[in-house]
Amino acid sequence: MTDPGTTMPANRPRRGRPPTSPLTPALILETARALVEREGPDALTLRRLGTELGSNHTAVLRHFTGKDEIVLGLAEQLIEEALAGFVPREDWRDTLTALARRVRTACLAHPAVAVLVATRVSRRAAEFRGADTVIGALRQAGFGELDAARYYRVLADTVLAVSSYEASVTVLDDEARRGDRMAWQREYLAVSPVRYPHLAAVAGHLAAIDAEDQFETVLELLLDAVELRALRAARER
Amino acid sequence: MTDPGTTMPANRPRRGRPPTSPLTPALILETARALVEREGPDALTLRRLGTELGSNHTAVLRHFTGKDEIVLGLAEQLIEEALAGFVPREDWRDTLTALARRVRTACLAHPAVAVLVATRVSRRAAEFRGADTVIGALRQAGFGELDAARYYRVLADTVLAVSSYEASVTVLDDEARRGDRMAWQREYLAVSPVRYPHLAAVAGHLAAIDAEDQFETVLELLLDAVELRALRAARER
DNA sequence: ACCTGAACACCGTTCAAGT
DNA sequence: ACCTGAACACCGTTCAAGT
Repeated sequence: MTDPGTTMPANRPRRGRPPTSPLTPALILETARALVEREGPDALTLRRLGTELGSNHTAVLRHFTGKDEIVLGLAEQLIEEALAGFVPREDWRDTLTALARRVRTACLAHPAVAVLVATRVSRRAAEFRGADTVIGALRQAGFGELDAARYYRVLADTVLAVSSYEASVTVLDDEARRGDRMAWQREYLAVSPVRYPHLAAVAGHLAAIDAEDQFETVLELLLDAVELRALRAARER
Repeated sequence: MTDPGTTMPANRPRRGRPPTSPLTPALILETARALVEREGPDALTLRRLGTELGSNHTAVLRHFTGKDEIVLGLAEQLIEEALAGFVPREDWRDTLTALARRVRTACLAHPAVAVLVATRVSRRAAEFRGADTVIGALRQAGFGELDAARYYRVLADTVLAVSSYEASVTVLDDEARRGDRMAWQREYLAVSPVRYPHLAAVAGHLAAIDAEDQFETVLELLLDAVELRALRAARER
């Protein structure tokens, strides 16, 4: 991408320019994200990041206390993108479905970032706005405070876990594409029908399963069951 | 710890003994697992492993092609432990519940191993026997081949994802216990009631949620919905 | 056959020195 | 105030040399 050329002619972050290096947290995060997306999670290195920014590899430590904080910044960026401009639907179930799809979409749009961040995210990055929306939807469904809290954590954790799990599989397929994925498909197809009769019987279907379909199924199962409990909870009051 | 001094005086793997170093894949894996459990995922280093085994840090490369293969070995060890001695129950739902609990228990018994392995696991480590059991249970429930394959992948992936997610939180809490977890609990309690009314209303309940309870809820929700579909599928045939 | 030791090309972080 | 450059204590992997 070329420099868009803003009205002020100064402030161009060309490679290897010490004179006026702008080096802001936002620029660092953006560069880090681009690097990770281009070359995978392992490419995020203070030294690589330094050359990418055209500065000394220790310069970023003036804006972040360490590499960990950069990863945390990427996590917030990801959640931010997932929630940007979201407005709750009328129906509570539509709200939860749309929100879950947004989380998955963001994770799959930047799978390497998602993998990097998955183990580091802790819940604070899940952001108050998302939590408030989910809990609001659950109370709208008819749950009391305690149940709303419980099912919020169940749904949020499961959607985050499943999304980053899927992202990690995507990254694996990308970087070690010597066929880890193809390997298990072939192995499953060649499985012994006498030792594993059930597996052998359905092996042909296994490879054909669509990832998006699978996510939708998880979501439907969870929300079907939650809806059932909501109706029961409403009836009991 | 001092040497216990077994009955057979030979064959004692004391620290730093080159003479007769047994150095088998099994010993390497066992040492690696102990190291990771003792000092966390980042402690698994060929050099650390070498000193732990009392040998040169490149010696293990005679038994594993690289560090990656060691991690894969740990993954298989973990799944192996989860499935060891398992026999299906009479009721298909009991079978699936017991199996899911075993996976979670194994992940929480060795959370650092689970984290290390989570992103590397690919599906081949999920083992044929576990797959066969799950698919068998689903067919017993009344599903056809295609649905049994679908729900197997949905359930297996979700349980694995949620279990390793929980393990990663455990490890985070352990190693960065400067209070990442406590931090978000305090932040949630201090949240603005006008901007996030729903969140503020239930914040008190959030911290009290039990992790085991949460896993059980995920499992119940999924299996409730699956059971419903099984009944529907059986009726249509 | 298996292991060692040196070497190579990397890491994150600290810190005195520059401007 | 912000950045540089050297230094420190680490990495995984390769490869000739030993036994």
